[in-house]
Amino acid sequence: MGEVAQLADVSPSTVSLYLRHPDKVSSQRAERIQTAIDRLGYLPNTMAGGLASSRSNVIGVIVPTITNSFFSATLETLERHLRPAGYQLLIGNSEFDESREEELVRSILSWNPAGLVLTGFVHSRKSISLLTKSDTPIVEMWDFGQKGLDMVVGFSHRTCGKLVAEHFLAKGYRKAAFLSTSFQRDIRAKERYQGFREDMTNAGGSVVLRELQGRSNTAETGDLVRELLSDHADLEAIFCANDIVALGVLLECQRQGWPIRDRLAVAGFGNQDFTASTVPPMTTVEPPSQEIGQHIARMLLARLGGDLTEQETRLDLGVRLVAREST
Amino acid sequence: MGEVAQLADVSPSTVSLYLRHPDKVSSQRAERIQTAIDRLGYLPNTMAGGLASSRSNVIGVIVPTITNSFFSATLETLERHLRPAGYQLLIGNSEFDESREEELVRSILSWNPAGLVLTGFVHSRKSISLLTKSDTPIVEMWDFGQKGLDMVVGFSHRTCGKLVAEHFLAKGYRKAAFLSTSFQRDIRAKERYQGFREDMTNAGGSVVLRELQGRSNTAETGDLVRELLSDHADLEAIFCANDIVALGVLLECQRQGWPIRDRLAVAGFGNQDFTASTVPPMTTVEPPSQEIGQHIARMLLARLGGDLTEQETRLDLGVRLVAREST
DNA sequence: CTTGTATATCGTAGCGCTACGATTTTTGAG
DNA sequence: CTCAAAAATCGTAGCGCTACGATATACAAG
Repeated sequence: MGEVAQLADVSPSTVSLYLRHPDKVSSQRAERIQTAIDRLGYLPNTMAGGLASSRSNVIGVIVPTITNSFFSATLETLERHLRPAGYQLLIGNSEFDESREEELVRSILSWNPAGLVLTGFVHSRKSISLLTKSDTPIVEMWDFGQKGLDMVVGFSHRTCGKLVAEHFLAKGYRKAAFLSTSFQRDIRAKERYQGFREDMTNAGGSVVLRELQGRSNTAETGDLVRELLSDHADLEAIFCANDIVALGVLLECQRQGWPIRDRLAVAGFGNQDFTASTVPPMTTVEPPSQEIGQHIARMLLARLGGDLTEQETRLDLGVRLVAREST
Repeated sequence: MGEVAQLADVSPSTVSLYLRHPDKVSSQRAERIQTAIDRLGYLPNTMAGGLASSRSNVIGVIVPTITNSFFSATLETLERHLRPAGYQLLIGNSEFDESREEELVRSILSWNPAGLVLTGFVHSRKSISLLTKSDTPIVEMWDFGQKGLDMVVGFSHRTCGKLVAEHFLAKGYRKAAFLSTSFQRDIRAKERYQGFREDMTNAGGSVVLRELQGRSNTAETGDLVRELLSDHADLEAIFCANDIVALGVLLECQRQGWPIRDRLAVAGFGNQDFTASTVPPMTTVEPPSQEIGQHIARMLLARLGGDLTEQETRLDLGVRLVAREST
């Protein structure tokens, strides 16, 4: 920065001022400074700036995994809205592990971030204490229904399960199964199961649960479907933890020659692009992946801008049932 | 840090020393310092540290989009290998736009990163000049065959295209099509097309090209397949730019009652999980998504550790054809 | 009990920038 | 042309930490 100042024949303060508040510098010098910056290829040192101003343009986000279209869509939207406002996302993968999350919380907090976005409500004791001690704005996303640490943006997975139960019941399905990725990995799938099960059993139906070993896997799904149908020959419908698992069910039925809907109805979760094109088109639930990112950005920006009119801190975005021909 | 020093009754220097080189501090004081840190919930300020030591633990990564299982797998692997070494990933989405990439390069370079990972060889003039001016180690990934700016880790998409051509020809397919997402979005798909086309035509075959409007979309894929088959009734096989598009083709064929392989053979790219379970199981190409991340981490770490034995800067990881029953 | 050497601790300067008050220049009314 | 107020510019003091040389302490050998 010193070099730029020298070349533009102004003081370093003026260069800093120009960078921070360009309109506070006379147009004549502004031009000289910009020329010098371009000539020298000068890039301000973000760390020095952050240290001096003791606030940073970093916003941390912790997701269980980015290899998951749900979270990556949210992440992408978040970035799209936050970067233009000058913020930089710091993304961490907790890999569904509380202690890794804690490590990430430490690591991100040590950047003195302007905000921190977490996935879900489950955090280690220590994480919570670190989080509450710091006065960083916190957002918990992709769930709804608990108190939360600060702001909450998501939807209720229980309600989502109930929505599908309602749909199944309306279609006349009583004997159902929930086919899920491991609950340990995805606690939110468990919440959907609970809501689903509650309403199905309350209406006199039944729900069998099957969990995959790990992440979505269509081959393992096929095995589980065959096993399920041989154990419960009267099964009428399966609600899957996500669209990939539901695709696995559809494909297994095709392989076995079981007609979808007549022999077995299938619903997914995610409303991924391909669900509209399966044979038959798949019934699924659309989570507000992008909206979550959008609203988090809005709320965070309002909070950081000191906008006091924005008092809202908890947002339930809900889900939408996309009824197609597989149920 | 001052507080910690006071509570532990040592000087701030010793606290810093303990944090940086714990073994250089007597065990007695080490313990006192750790206790003080825990009691106060102290987190070192990364920016101050980075500024003072004038090196940072940041490694920037620019990908076109993280909503893509290829890049997100690489990203996840990269993080898994780099975080334990104390590095923090700074991820940016260029959204397939050269000028956005340039913005990201600026923004990341201003963090004075320890390394920068870019996707592909195509960068704006200005980006290249910024990149060469800085002495940050650079890695260009997910492609191979050009000189590159510094290190290169990926594979040749041309060769990949040739590999599929060879497979098609061996199976007796001569009249082929390449069904792609927009080349503007994915220049690497274009390279695969070129390699594929070259070897198909050299062997007396033909290749028709069709591009989707934007990102993979199974519905649009279906339309394109019907159009393709009505324009070219003698078409024998389609090589798709990715597995989702290939799934779209498979599903359209199912819908139309066209037997896969007898009427039309299909190959994808990605070897995503579900490809093994489609009906019939899909032939596809497996790119080294994880290996790319792994080797970048290794090479970067070697470079940053000043390991001079590690002289390798260009790595072709190749691809693997996964021949299944759709071809 | 020296003395030399290794080990542990500390003080100070400075990383590159911003905030803020001090100083200088510009502007426009009288 | 004068002078006060406004606008533009500048100087200085840190932000929280690390590096490094200076100092203090421990330890072993003579």
